[in-house]
Amino acid sequence: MPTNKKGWLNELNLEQREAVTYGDGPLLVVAGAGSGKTRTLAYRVGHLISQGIQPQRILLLTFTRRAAKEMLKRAASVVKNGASVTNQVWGGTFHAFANRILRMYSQAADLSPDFTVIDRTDAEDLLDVIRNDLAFSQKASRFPRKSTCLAIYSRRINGEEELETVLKRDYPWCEMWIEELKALFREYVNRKQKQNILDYDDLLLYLYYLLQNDEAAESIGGRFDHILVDEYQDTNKIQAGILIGMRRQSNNIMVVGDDAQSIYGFRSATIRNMLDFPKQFPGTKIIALEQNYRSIQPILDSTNQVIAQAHERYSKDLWSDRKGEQRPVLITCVDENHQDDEVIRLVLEHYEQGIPLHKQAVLFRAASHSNSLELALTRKNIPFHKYGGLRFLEAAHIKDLISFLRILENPRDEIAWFRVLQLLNGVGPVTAASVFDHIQSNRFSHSAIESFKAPVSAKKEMAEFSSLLNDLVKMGDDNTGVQIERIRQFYGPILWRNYENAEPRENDIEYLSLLAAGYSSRRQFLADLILDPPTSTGDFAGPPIKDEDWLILSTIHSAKGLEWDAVYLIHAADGCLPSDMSTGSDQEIEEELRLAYVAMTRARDFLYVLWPQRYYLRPFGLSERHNYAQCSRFFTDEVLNTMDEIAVGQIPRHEDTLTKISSKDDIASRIRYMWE
DNA sequence: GAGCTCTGAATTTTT
DNA sequence: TTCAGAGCTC
Repeated sequence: MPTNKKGWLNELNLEQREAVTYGDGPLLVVAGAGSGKTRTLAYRVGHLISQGIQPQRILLLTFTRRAAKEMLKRAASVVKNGASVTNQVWGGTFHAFANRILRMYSQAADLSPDFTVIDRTDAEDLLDVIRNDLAFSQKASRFPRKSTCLAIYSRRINGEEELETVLKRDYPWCEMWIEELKALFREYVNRKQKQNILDYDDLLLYLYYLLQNDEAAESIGGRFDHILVDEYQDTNKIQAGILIGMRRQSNNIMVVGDDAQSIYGFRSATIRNMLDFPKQFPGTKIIALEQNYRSIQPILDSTNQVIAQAHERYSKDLWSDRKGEQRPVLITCVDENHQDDEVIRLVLEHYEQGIPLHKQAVLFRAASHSNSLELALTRKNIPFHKYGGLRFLEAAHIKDLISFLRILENPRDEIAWFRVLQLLNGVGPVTAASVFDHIQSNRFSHSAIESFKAPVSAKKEMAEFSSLLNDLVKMGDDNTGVQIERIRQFYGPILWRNYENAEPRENDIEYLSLLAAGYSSRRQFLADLILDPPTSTGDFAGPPIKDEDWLILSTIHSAKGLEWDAVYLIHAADGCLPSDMSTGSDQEIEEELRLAYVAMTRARDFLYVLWPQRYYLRPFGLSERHNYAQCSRFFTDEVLNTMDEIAVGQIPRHEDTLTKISSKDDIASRIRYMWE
């Protein structure tokens, strides 16, 4: 739809308009929370297109695919022919972009175009196998766990640092293992290459190295007249290197970020990228967006006080002309049950006042922090979607099913073969290994499985498996949905015999097959599943969703870039926020502070911060121990001066922290609470 | 060699 | 309460 250009430019303030209409050359936009960053990026895309730039020559890199979609949708509203044009823009995450380019340039990148991408758990399992092969796990003193190994490896790659440096600073207790780790990583790289698989880091790394080649850099970078990058504060060094590689001939690049919202340090993200940007791209124009359009001023008064505690800081305080009376509220609860009840009470109260559930969100530091609230919501029949935490993909049955597809896609994928083979009755690690050897010596032909001489106990299911593979190979690689149906026939009984709670798992697989039906290529389906997995538990709740309104529960990390009318930050207690796991260094604590800041700045009109004084500890069984918590250290007197404070439930006498109280005491007080 | 059972350990954030 | 690994039995 042709839109009046003047009309939409008038929606922008001076700085936003300057950024949107800026001409050629590098541009750094420092955009505070809620300062209209999405709108600015979206309209810049629209502006470029209306200036005659071809949409397929624009690259928009975002943090999630959801964000890219949202921006392109908004861009569509201001260009002629709308979505049909903006759909041609290259949009997505760095990883998804790398995946696409690497398949196009696979020869130059020294890859086979049918490579498969593995997720974190697969990468960990592969490391674990190698660790055992190299006999590191049997050494006298304990070798780092597989997840630690992967984290070290990943840091070394993404931070572009020497292994020695990484170990010394972040993993001093692993320093003694440096030689073993080197050998482990060497072999890890070896096996990945042999098996034609890439992990998340490889996607970036291969693209980075590909871009070191002048010809490739020219060809890839030459595809784009303009590159735009969102959330630049959460990119790491290798990602910055990729951008530099792509901008050799042209320096048309715009990055947008906010150093106060950098929360991905654990993934080697560094705000240095923002600070160094003008050096890396000489002639950079810097524009700051400081007017907040999201929150009412009383909320900003609080959040400004929170972020004022940061030692390293570059942007200024935010201001808003959205008036409003209600100050943020700090609610001290006796325990988690009170916290749940209070959240539910407030949510319903606001709902009655006209704020639908999906415009309200409960935020927390760790996915498990909402467990008890989820139970309470379910009891009260309040629908919700949860974002973040345990991924769909990591569930055992989903991995099983995907492994079948992976074998078809890439028969060199040893992890997938092992996983599938060991599902068969009578097949364990040893038989699985000899099957794989057999396949390998038959040039990875799927049909070779027929000629494998299986032990008697495994014969029956091996034969069935062989005919399954036969059928699947015949189907070709389009119609993934049909393939999954065929796999289900085979896998169904296995699912019921291997897992206790088969029914919900079957629903998940149903959902997976529904997802697959939307794809014409298996390769694309697999790649998307790994690079942009379903994020919300509500997405796969089995039968089609009946409720059209639901409450949002989300980890703070997954809430990035979003906003709601009412926000409830729960478990704002020391130990949860900041998390006990990340109070080791000042930098870590500072990142936790920014997390609190990100959470609070999601709120438009109402902000509640809740924390329970008492935690029940249930490490196992029904032990009734509990201990006392302190309110999060980030809520200093200066912050509290900008908030209202209330208490819920009966506040117990102030006793020593970490007191253990006998169960008798506890039951008595719980019974009393029933009447409050 | 497969597969069951028992024991012990563990609970951050994500492409 | 769930999950992974060690050890034991068939």
